[in-house]
Amino acid sequence: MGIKDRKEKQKLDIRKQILDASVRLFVEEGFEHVTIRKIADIIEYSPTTIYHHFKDKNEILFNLHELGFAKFMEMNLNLADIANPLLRLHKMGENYIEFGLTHPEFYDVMFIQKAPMEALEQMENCDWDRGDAALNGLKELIASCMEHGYVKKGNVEAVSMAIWGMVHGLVSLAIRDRLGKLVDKEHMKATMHQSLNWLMGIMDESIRKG
Amino acid sequence: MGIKDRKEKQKLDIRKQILDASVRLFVEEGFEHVTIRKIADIIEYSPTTIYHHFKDKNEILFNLHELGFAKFMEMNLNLADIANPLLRLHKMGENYIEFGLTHPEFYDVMFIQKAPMEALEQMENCDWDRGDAALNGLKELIASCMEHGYVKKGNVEAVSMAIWGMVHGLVSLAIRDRLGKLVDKEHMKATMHQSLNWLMGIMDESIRKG
DNA sequence: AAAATTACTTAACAATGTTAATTTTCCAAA
DNA sequence: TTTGGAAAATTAACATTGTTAAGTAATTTT
Repeated sequence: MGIKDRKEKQKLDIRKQILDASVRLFVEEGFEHVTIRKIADIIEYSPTTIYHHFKDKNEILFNLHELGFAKFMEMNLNLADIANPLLRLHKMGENYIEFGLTHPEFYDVMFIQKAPMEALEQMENCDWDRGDAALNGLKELIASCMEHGYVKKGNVEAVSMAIWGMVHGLVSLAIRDRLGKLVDKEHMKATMHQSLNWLMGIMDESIRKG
Repeated sequence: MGIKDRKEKQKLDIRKQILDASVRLFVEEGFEHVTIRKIADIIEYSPTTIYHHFKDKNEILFNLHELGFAKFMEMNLNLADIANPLLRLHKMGENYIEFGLTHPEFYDVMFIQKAPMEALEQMENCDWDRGDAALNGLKELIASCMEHGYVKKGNVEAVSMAIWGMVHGLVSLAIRDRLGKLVDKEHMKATMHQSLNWLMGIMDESIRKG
């Protein structure tokens, strides 16, 4: 059945073309310019064709979200060198901030936009695997910090959420234009890192208390 | 000039009607159901009329954002009782979380949606007064904590942003459906408060260190 | 009463996501 | 080779959205 194989390949190829076009629009023109019709223009098919490969637009945006996570994991390769779990945690936070400010559009679709989560809800596996993996990585790291006496033992989940919350809060405030209006834009990034530094500092101090 | 007065009153009245209608749609049906045409239906004028009272839709959404801040300040009246600045800070954080989870639509338009900030950019006074006031309140409180030895002296701005970042991060992750998929929904709110507790705890411990 | 200003509406434009109905394409069997 | 049928792709529309130019109606001023 060589014909069927070829047909399947063609189908996968169109699917890939659609995703490639959506990424191109996303990167070059931004989230709101990723429209069905523009994608159709690029791949030189009618808009309806897209609906033969994807249930709806959310499914395409979900893919951009996945791509963002791949990019993010790439950025975190530099963590491998760092043995000390607390320093590792610190670097992870810095990477997070750096990623958010360097790729705000990707960050947006990964952690702010509703569309990808709506796509998730329609899928067979409703789990948010990417978020799950990321949060689990953070949890393990914090558990390791506690094991080795770098962080006071306690509720790993609450501590993880606290730290994730802080970096996400800073990045998302920046991305959605809430920070630039309040702090000097020149030093915004520096201040964000100082906020993280402060947290790491008091974590460290708190365990060496009397 | 009684006639001019009456006309101005009528004009203000329509303006008020538009805002009332937008609030009604916003509260009863949610952000995305606040459309020019639905507002026009409610006030029984043509859609175009709305543009004689507001530059564009963003300006209307900006008003919802302002209303949200009013609601938030109302919720913070319970802070007046608390003399101890650290306890006050803690309560403020709890209020913030509570507000975000109780009024997610308002929180969204206050701190996540881009529209209100786009409206701001078109205004004569481009300052984000509400955010400014809120952040300044936080800064003063933290400065007071430092003064009275409840928090280690340091960069007030960085510490303020860290704390705001954390609570905003938690709330915005919850609102945009990133938390419910990762932690037990039953205990989500409890965990958020535990995260805040943890931060307050290590802040306290860090100043009583050796 | 006529002129001029103000208030308001009609009708449209240019997008958007999505879908029903139709046509085209292509492979397999007669 | 012709024909039948399935698969792929398109056309054309629907129902929305925000926004605006042009025109009408009402009201105030002269």
